[in-house]
Amino acid sequence: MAKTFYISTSIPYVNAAPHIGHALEFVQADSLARFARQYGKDVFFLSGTDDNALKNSQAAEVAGVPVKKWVDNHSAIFQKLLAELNISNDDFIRTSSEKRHILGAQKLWSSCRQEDIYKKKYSGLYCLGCEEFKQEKDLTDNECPEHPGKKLELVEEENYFFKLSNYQKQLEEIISTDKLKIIPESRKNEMLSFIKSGLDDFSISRSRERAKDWGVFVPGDDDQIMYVWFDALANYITALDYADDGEKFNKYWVRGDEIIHIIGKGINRFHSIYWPAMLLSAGVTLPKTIFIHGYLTIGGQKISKTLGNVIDPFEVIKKYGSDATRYFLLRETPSDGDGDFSYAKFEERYNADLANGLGNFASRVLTLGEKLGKLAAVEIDQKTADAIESARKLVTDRITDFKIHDALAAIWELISYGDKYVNDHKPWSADLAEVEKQKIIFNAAIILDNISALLQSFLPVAADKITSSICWASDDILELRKLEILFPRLDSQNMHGLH
RNA sequence: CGCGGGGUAGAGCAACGGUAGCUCGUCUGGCUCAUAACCAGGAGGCAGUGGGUUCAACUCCCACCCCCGCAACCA
Repeated sequence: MAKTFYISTSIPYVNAAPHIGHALEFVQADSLARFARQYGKDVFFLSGTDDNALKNSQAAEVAGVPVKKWVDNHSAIFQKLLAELNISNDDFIRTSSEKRHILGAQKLWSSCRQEDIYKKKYSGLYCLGCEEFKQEKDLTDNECPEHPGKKLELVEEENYFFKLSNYQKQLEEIISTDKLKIIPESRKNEMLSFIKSGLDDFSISRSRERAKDWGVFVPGDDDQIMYVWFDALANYITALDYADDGEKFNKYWVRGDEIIHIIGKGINRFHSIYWPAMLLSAGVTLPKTIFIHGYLTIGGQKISKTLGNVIDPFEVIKKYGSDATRYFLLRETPSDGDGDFSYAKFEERYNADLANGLGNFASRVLTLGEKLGKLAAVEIDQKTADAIESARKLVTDRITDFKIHDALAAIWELISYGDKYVNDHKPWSADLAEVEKQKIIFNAAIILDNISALLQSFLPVAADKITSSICWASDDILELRKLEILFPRLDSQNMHGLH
């Protein structure tokens, strides 16, 4: 039986439209999922939206739109982005309005050990304007900076708490022994030192009033709504029909061979500490791997609505295409670190790697091939065979290590080898016999075919086009067909202008 | 205060106790099949600063300086 491979993106909250940073995570997860499929694994790839976050209701209110309508609209935009980026997710879960999720989240809650969930009175200064509790340090002159003049109220509320402290030792053991792999290492160390500094219990509910009736009810207590993280994290199993102990849940999670969450660095703590603790308490299998990617800056600056430097991924896709967008995000950003987006860098990469590199190589090989007509299969040069083999191995190794950017670099080395091969052998030369030319082009075609196969997980559209223009007319006759320009070179006319 | 990351050719990055490499850009030559693409070669770095250890440091140690995160919008 094929090994199972479960991978999830985080579920973003939908208080606003997605920006380019969301696209990064989707594309990374997608290439890992596609790669696993290509290697015959039984893949389940999940994405979704966190509809229940308080920020959603706040945003809806500011816009004067009912929450449900707001989250419906915005969740749809995220789904549209997935489609435009060619993300191959098998399912998409929404934490509101989906029975499987609501029942599942409640089941998870109820399954937690009784002694891990307790009620505690909490009192704090509540800002009616922000509708949230404020810490002393957040205040200026005892007033909320956002709502000066509005009096803060001392609110006392009873909430449920999760006894995280019960799991301190266990979590430390699981993480330090890599039973739960946290990648990269620096993120693992971060979590270990966080654990060592002592784990505080955390609130897992809020009053219905404060949550404005939006969210998942705490089972058996209609006055309380689950803290959004309890609810949101549960999506990873509720989507698999955890509520019904469904087949998918058993196959991909309980008996799953690989279970990966891919997330941004800002939510590592929730995934590496809270989530495993909740699962331990509920007696549910843990995920195996948490992969943490970095953040994107825009021209060296943090993404910020205030600065107005948010990049709309739809615009990028529209201008350069989905493959180019995927390529830039995957190649320019070290997959386990931060990256930077700018149109200047984007276009530089585009021209150098996609137009001049991949596109041009495909074009020259296919054009030469079409002119020659049928190509008889011949033995591949040893050097060429080695180059292909080495590229394959490098790509596999690097993907296994979550080094997506390095995997792509290995593919481009093969492209470069191909260019050199063609240059060195000069298949256009008049001195060469037809048979010789055919041999050379056949070798080049095999290189191209392998490049295309390796690109499948990363640039699916281009890879399909290349593959479909390399055809076996019979077992030992290859025919190449010229291809439209894959990535038109950008010149000053159609460059982005302002860099 | 503190914590974490970082300061290496024009830009982005890498490696290593003992000739400092890669990609992009740039210059020159070659080629002309290909998207003015491709191939080859060159120029370009006193390695943030100051000390120390060592036969030898960019690489180890110490001090200092600077940048970026760790408060908000924000993955």
